[in-house]
Amino acid sequence: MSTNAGTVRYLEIAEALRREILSGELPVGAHLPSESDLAARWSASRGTVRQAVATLAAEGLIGSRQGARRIVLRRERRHSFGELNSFAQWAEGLGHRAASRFLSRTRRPATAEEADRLALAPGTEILAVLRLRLLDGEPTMVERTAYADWVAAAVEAMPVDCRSVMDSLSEGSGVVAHYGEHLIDALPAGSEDARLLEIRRGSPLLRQRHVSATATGRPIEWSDDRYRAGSVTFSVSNSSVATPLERRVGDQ
Amino acid sequence: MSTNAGTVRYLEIAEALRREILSGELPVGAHLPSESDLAARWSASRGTVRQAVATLAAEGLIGSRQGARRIVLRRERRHSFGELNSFAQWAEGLGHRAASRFLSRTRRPATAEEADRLALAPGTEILAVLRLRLLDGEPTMVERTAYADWVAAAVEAMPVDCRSVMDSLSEGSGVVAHYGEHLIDALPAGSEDARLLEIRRGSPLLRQRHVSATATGRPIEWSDDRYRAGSVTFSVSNSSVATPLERRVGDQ
DNA sequence: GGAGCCAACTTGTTCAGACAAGTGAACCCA
DNA sequence: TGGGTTCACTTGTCTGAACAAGTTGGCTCC
Repeated sequence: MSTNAGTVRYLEIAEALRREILSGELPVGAHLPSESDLAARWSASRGTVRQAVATLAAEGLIGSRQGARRIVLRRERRHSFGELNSFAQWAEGLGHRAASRFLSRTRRPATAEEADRLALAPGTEILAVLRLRLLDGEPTMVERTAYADWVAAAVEAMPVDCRSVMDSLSEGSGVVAHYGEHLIDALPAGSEDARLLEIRRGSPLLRQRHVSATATGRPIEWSDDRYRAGSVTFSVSNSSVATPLERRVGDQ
Repeated sequence: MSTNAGTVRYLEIAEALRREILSGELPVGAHLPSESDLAARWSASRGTVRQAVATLAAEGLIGSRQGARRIVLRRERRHSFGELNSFAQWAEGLGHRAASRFLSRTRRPATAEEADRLALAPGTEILAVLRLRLLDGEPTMVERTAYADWVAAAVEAMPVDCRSVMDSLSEGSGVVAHYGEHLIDALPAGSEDARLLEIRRGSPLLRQRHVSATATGRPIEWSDDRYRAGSVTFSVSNSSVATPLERRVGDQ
């Protein structure tokens, strides 16, 4: 996105407005200039301006109703897709030190759920990885990931203290994640969780299960990440026109 | 949305495509017809078709890359904003029985955080509500909500077993929620939580704190909802062009 | 002063056309 | 057979125009 912000007109306009909101020049509750104002100011068509404000609306920064001027809703930047999918990238963007270790990497046939999530034939051999993540030296998250067969070799070849598997996959094999789906719930720590995170068995954990897929929709990994309670919070904003979040009945 | 699906062209097209995906007629991984195909088939302009597919992309149902045909990513409906904001509406949409009781309703000055979240002057009197929610007769969620002063009277007047505060507010006072922000984390059950949910103290809870606001961005309520572990899962999908989910460092 | 109406303004929807940029498959050539 | 090139196709970006629909503030009238 930032690479195009200088050449693509609507991203340029969106970035300028975003800066005004983040800087406080357009405070929360303020009205944005009208579309025709912006169109004149940037000498762009109204369609291009609408695309710019639609971008900000999708980020949850502004809201709109037919007939009334757009208003500023929040004043917080949203993290990028890469930062959500990469623990290391996210932590470093916030100025924290991130470290991690592969505790085990073994090949085994996929379970029924893994095969389903990874869109593989039942019993296909996947790479199962157990990994401990540290934030500023503190054990923060236990990650259990199943990598699809076609990336298994690349992941096996990575060093034990590899900072970001997704970054390495992207650089080494050109495999880039474009889509993700996340399931978030809470559960008590099992004995392995407790030992690794240095907490008592049964302590609350925040679990984020997610599948990452390429631009063609091919699943890359299916992961079960368990965070120590209090270490992270997930945040999502929605509106009557865009509801990215969904609540489901228990699904263990 | 469904009210306009018959009259607004792009929603009509989006709804038809959504049905084809949900029914499996367009299976996961399949290519959508090209924009010009769809435009011809519906005798609409390409712009209108693009708005239709943008709707589905925002729902996470389809993905797209420049130059290549769009592909089907998932086959699940996304729930509406109302269903996310209203526990009762959500449960009933899934065929579950929802019940609830006000355990207490008291007026008191807002705490610093409540005043901030509700955009009120510090110390403004709010209505603090404690509520227990049952799903199919099982105690499932404890809700602690602070209602802004300007809706307090309406909420106080509601019956003790009111099914949905937001629905009643909408019908009685014309106050409708348009925007929401949600913070999701895990924490151990306190003694009050444990007693109400009939679990042991320290058991894992999934917490969803959220603020709801009107179409003009005016906050209505700030709520702390605690779900028994295993009873619900939150789900969110994202892509490199749209990232509604954000991860934050601990924030108790 | 208060209720209701109206007109200017603003966002929502739709159209038709144009060019840029990326994809994928057929094709050719070594 | 393998590798590169070309080309039709598809999505991305942008324009200018028109009308529909909802909001807001000011005005009139009582």
